[in-house]
Amino acid sequence: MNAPIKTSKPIYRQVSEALVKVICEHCTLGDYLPSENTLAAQYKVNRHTVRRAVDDLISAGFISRKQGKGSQVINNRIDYSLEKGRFTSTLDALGCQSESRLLSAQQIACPAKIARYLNLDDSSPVIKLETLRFVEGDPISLITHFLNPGYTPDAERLYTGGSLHLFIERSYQIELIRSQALISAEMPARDDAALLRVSLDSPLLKIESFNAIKEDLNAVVEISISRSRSDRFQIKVPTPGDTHE
Amino acid sequence: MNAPIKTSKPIYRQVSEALVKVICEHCTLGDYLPSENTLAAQYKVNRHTVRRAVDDLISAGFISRKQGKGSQVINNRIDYSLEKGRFTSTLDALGCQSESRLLSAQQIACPAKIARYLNLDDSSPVIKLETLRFVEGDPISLITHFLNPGYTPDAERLYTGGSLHLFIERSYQIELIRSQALISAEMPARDDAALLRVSLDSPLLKIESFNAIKEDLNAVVEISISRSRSDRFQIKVPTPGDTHE
DNA sequence: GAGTGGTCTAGACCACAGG
DNA sequence: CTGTGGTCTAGACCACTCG
Repeated sequence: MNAPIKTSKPIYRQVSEALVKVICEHCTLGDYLPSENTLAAQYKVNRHTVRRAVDDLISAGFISRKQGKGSQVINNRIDYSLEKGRFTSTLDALGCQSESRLLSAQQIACPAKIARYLNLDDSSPVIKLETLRFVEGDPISLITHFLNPGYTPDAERLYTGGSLHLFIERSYQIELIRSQALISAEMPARDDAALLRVSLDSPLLKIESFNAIKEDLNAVVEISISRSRSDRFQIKVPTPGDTHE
Repeated sequence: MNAPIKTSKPIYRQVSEALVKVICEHCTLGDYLPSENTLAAQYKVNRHTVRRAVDDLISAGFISRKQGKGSQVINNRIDYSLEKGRFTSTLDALGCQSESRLLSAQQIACPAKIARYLNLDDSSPVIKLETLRFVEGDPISLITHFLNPGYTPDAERLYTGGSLHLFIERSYQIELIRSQALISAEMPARDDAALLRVSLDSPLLKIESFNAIKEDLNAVVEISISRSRSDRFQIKVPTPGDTHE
């Protein structure tokens, strides 16, 4: 059960892929697509199917659709837009140089909540890694990683420390990007408090990151759940348009 | 058989809002929604209209939908998204209205920490506003705003509620953009806990936003310090390229 | 098998942009 | 006005999950 399964693609997907090709090769920014009726006739499908395809292009950031006007190409460079979303580890993004210690690595039955996002069945095996990150000798973040073993078999044995995403890239030729992150706050569990050397009264910042294959954002390979000391750690959100390259 | 609606909102929106209400009030994580056919019958709309509503809940992160199983509630918190320099609520995206109540408005001597960022002298006058934001009738965020009176004279008298940034834009012809935000976690003060109706053991998510003139990011006009209930509020960092309008 | 979501078609009408 | 996208309905069939 480790190979991604493919049946025949839905029509709307074939249409959206055809449109991407057209956009990349024949469109410049600001061009309008043919109307939905035209496209429907052209591809010999229903207008709703065309709309469904364009929906995807919109959520991918290629197209802007305006009632009464048309659908406009606002981005025609796939590689560029995907590269912008390339994965940067949370702490790296925060500019922390940190040391990381592997606490545990095992294969367990997948918790239901995780299974949903990794597209696994409840209780099917999943790889769970626990790492602790230090900054200047102090424990700052406790991170639980869940890996889909279909993509990263044996990772619980092969990974020994260092950048997990670098390890995945090198060992499995999978390039990950963050598809989404959620930030919240919660109180520490007793064990976590001990590891992070904080009191039970001190809240933690929690970041859940969903990391997917660059080429297919729906293929979530890894989920990381980090809990970080709020007394030593905060998240900085730069001005939009800031570049860190 | 069709009853064309003159209502301002599309039906699928009305349905999605109804569902949000149900989810927030009656669902715990992992619950399943009624089937699409059931919902269609219940709301007396077509199944496709229900699907369109659920599509929105999925893209807002509330729901996970699985073929053959059903639609499961995976999040019953309100996500705030870091997009385009603003914090946008998932509920805004769904068209739900959130209400904001002005608690106090006064001019005070500027605290040193604030003065630095607003380019003011210590103890020179600064406008301080306290607002409480409600979603679905529940208090979610408590926000303290500090305004540089050089840019927004008399704001403590003129502002009476609603969107502060809209007020500033209209009254002073100043368009604000977030130049930076810092996210952390902390325990509530006693008064804040009471206003937010949470216990003293429940951590808050704190966001400090520095809002500057669009054309001159060094001209910080407003600093807002929000404390939000972590049981109902989380921050969503979207995939680069996501657009939800 | 029954029930769920996933896709596709067909046709209708509404709301908006622009000549 | 025409043409565009936006919404809604109706019915069909497929693919998946579970008992």
